[in-house]
Amino acid sequence: MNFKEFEQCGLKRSLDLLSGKWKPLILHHLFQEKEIRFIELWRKMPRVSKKVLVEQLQQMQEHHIIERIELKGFPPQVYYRLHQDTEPLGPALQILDGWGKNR
Amino acid sequence: MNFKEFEQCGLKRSLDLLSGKWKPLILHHLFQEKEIRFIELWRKMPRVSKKVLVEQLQQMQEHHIIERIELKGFPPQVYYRLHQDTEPLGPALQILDGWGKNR
DNA sequence: TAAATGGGTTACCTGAAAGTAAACTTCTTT
DNA sequence: AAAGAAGTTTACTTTCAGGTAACCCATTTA
Repeated sequence: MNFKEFEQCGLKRSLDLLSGKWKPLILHHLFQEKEIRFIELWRKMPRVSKKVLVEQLQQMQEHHIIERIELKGFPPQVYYRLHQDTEPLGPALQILDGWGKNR
Repeated sequence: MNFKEFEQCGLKRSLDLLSGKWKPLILHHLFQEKEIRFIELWRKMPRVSKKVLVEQLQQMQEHHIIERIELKGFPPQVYYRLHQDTEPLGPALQILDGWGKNR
């Protein structure tokens, strides 16, 4: 295998995009709740700083894994939801979730 | 979500175990070839040092993702193959591989 | 008027993962 | 006896994801 093939390995790419300290949990919540407010999400993960949570969310947006919806008004309201492209992952993530519980 | 729930998230656990700089590629090869010799695997990933490859393989053994088979004789022959527990991941990893190719 | 709110920034720090380079061991081949 | 092969190991360095703590902004409410 050469470097090109390395770069093209879809599995590598997927796992890179989905892993990270908090991304699996974010996914977990978004698959459950469809749409969630920033502050709610933050409260569900008490051990993350806002900064880190924001970073993870921004990266996931860039990679089209989630969408950010900002509503006018006060106090600010920002919702996050899964990007449409991420839906096909549902079955895969469910298998992984089950598998991960037994170790 | 409390910390306990965080620790119990199967998806998080799975992704932790499967990701890493070289693990997805190792999986990729083992799903293709069933059984592969250390040196062969190493040659297919020219940009890893042996040390790092050994480390990744050892971790994957500890986590029962792969098995190590050592044959008597000289030169040493060590084969790696998927652990039986890993087989149910096949479909999930295939979905991820496909998904990852489009980004 | 000052405190609280939601959704972030800014600046700086740290530890663990991964990298490099070399050596080790045991046997075979030349 | 010298060199090479397979599979590690050892010692040291580098990188960067994630961590902490404090601050910003515009409004509302007490």
